[in-house]
Order: sequence, then C-alpha cells, then structure tokens
Amino acid sequence: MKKNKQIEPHQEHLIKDAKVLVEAYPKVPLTVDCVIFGFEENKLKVLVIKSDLELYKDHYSLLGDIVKDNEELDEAAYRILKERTGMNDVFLDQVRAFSHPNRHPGGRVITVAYCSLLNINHHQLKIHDNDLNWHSHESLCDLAFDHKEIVDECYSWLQKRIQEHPLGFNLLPEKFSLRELQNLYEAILAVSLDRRNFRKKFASMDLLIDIDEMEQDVPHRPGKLYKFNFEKYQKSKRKWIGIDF
Amino acid sequence: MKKNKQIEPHQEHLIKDAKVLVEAYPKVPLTVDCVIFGFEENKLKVLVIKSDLELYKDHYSLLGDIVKDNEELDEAAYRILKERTGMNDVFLDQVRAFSHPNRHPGGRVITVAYCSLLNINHHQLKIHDNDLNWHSHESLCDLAFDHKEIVDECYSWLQKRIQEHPLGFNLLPEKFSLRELQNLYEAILAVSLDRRNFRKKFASMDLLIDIDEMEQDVPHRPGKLYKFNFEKYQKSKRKWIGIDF
DNA sequence: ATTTACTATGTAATATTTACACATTATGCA
DNA sequence: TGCATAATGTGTAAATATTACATAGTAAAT
Repeated sequence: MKKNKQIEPHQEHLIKDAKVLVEAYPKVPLTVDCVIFGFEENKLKVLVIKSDLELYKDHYSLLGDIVKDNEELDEAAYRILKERTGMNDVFLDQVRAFSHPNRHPGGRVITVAYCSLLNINHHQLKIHDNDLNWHSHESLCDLAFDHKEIVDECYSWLQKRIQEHPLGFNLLPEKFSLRELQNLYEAILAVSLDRRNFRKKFASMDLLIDIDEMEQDVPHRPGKLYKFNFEKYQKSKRKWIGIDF
Repeated sequence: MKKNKQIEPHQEHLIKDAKVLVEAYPKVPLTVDCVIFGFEENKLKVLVIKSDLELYKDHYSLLGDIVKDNEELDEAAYRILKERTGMNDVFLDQVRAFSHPNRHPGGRVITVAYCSLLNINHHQLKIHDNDLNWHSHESLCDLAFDHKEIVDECYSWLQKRIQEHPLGFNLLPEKFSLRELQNLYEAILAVSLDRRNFRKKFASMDLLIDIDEMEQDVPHRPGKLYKFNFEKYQKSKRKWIGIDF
C-alpha cells in the first residue's frame, strides 16, 4: 500500500462520518421553562399554571414545553409565550440549564430556563386552562419540580439585570410616570429608594422622553408621562470599565 | 358510577404516570463544551484540541464531551477538566446553551458552554493527544463547529465577570505582584489602565494580603507579592444598589 | 374649604474617579 | 563599577457621582 501524503498521528483515527457518531450519542429529553414576569398593583408577578401531573396536582408550575426536533431553544421559548399569552414581540432571555437527575419524577429531563418580561395589561390571557394566572412573586411557594429554584435564579438574574439594562420598561406601559418607574424598581430590588435621587438619576441619563402628557384617572395630583428612548439608548450603550467587588 | 369527591376541571386529565410521559418525549444528544482560559506571557489563552472529525481535520475545537446518563451538566464539565488537565479544584461556571440545528455536521446536538479559569503553571497537560494545547485568545480562528461563537460569548462573559467578581485570581499564581494583576486585567479587558489608580483601587478594597515577600527572578526591580483574601471577600460581598445603563 | 396623596424641585456634604510626575531600586551589560 | 533599563512606589487636585434631606404646589375627594 502506497501513501503519497504523510499522515499526522492524530489523523490516523479521524472520524469520517459525523452522522454515525452522533447517532451513537446518548439522548435526553429537553424542555424549556419560562419564568414570565409581570408587574401589576406595584407587585412583581409570575405567570404560572396548575401542573398536569397527578403527583403535583395541587402545585403550580412554570410554563414549559418539550423542545421540538430541530427547534432552537429560543424558538421554543417564544413558541410557549405565543401559545400561552398570544404575545410575540416580548423580551426573552436564556438564563441557564437545570440538570439535576431527579428534577423530574418521570425520569431524566433537562430544562433550559428563560426569563421573559411582559406588560400584563398589553395582553389578555385568552386561555385559563389549568388555572393559568398571574401570581405575586412574593407568595409563590410549593411549585412543582424544581421550579422554585428556577424562579429564584431568574429573580436574582432580573434584579441584577434591571440595574444594568433598561429591561424594566418591558413591564410598564409605553407611557409611564416616574412614580410607576420607581415603584417597579423598588418592587424588583426590594428596597426603597429616595425619590429625588431616583429622578435625578434618570434625568441625568437623559433617556426618558417627556411626552407632555399627564397621568389620567389617578386619585391624586397626576404626574407627567414619559416614554423610554430606546433609539438613543441603542446608540449610547456605554462600555463601563471598572473593578468592583 | 358514583363519585364522592368533586373533581375540578383541570384534574380530569391528570397524568398518572410521569415515567410514561417522559418516555414519550423526543430526545436530543447533549454535550458540554469548556472554554478553558489561562494566562501566560501577559496573554489570555484558551485550551483547544484538534478535532476528531475528518470534516474539521485541520481545525481546533473546544474540549467537550457528551453528557452521560444521570450526569449533571456541572459534573460533566468537571469531568472533562479533570480528564484533560488533571485539575480538580478549578473555577467553572455555566455560560449558556447553544442549540442551532445545524451546529454539528452529524445532526442535531445541543451543547452547554462552560467557562473555566485556570493557572497554566499549576498543572501540566499530561496528554498532548490531538495537539491539545494553549492558544492565544487573540489568534484563535477557524474553530470547528460553532466553537468560535462559543468562545466569543465566553470571552464577553469573562470581561464582564472579572469586573464584578474576583475571578481573575484563578488565572494567577497564589502569590502575585500588582503588575501581574494589572497585566491580567489589561489583557482581558483589552484596555490600558492607570497604574496608580489601579493600585489605589485595590488598596481601597483591602482584599489583598501583603505577604511581605518580593518577586524573584525578574529582570528589573522586584515588586511586592500579595495573596487574595478570599475569606474576607466571602464575608464582605457587598450588595450594591444602583442603576446604570 | 379642607384633607389627602401625591408631584416637583435644589443644595450641601461626602465619596469616588480621573488625570497626571517624579524619585527609587534591582538587574544586566559594557 | 558604573550606567542604562525597566520596573516599583507614592500623592494630590479637579471633576464627577452619590447621598441625605424639606418645602411648596396641585388635583381629587369629601
């Protein structure tokens, strides 16, 4: 046998057929679970649904579904949102995968958690099957599977994220007052903030558009309404370099 | 037929057997890929290996492996590190899952990316099969699969993380000089920093222990050596509340 | 007309960040 | 041994950001 090309050592056992290789891989069921946050009556809420499993019959669970063949994880998460809330153009971000071998009573199922933020009033839950509804984040407990852990993780993620990115506006109406904005931050961060300093901070960022309208139907002096200037934000996204821990 | 308990609507189609349910789920092959960063000669490095696939025969790829039955994702990532570097007690964190349907030429494979930081000099690569070696992060290109995208994502993740958490010390020897520390930050953040301000910052954090030793074998005036005070850091972990974007 | 529950606004004190320069000390080499 | 090199080590002033805090005004409800 003649070779006219020298073969390097590692090339001796090259795998010719990637398909055969992959077919031999062990496989696992994969799901996506969505932690869908909303904001209503100055409370952070989470969309949950009664579990289908008898084992968890009195427990709520997150909205989740199996990932389909050839479906991207993001796609699966958007599909779930669309199916359940009818909303399409919604904030969504992957948080992380959960893989404890006993997290599902039916055997091994790995799930990827997504966090979504949506304005409760911009949509109506059409289907209330299985008691689909908003529950106050504070009072959530006894969730099915490891869903409490997933919610906790997504909540921490949200607390951090909202300080560094303008996510919060996804939870508010397009037009909002500074009080509503502050209430949102206070609810999510679980702190109380000084009103003057809060306003000063947003004023100095210069990312709110004063639309020259006032709140309606509030039982007190109405405040000005603002929109968030997404366009300006996109352009300005500052890269901060600093060290702090 | 008599019922003595009222059944709520959603309970009519409760699933009795979770196992049967899960068995009916579609399954996918799942892998873990590790982006292992090191720091040497003032360069950020990544541990890569020649691909086994003929299709990618001249390309490098990340260290990855299939996730075993009943293995947690973290476990799988630690296993890979242990097998390849012999190191056990290493920094490791999940970054995110990658799920593009065509990311693997052998068919659908979902991978979860992990980022690991280790001190190149604290271990020796025992096995150099398939040209396993450190490559400068800057010069990485033509990686197999979607591994370039994974590295990019992990690099961004690292840049952000290192500013908020004391990860960087995992890349340095236990005893290090302030210059080494600054070089590390400059390499990872790809900026140059003012030396006095850098030192002042770390001095004000008060998390470095002056061990009263000097650098050895440097071709210039030696600097003091420090250790990072992990214990104090654990206790102090400050929760900063602020809004900035 | 009064009470209620908010809006709206400014300043002084403090802490943090930035920009910037010079004297010192080991080493390597002529 | 002395000079060049390449670092270490240190301080201050200016600018910026953060914090703490109080009063007057307005719409709605009674």
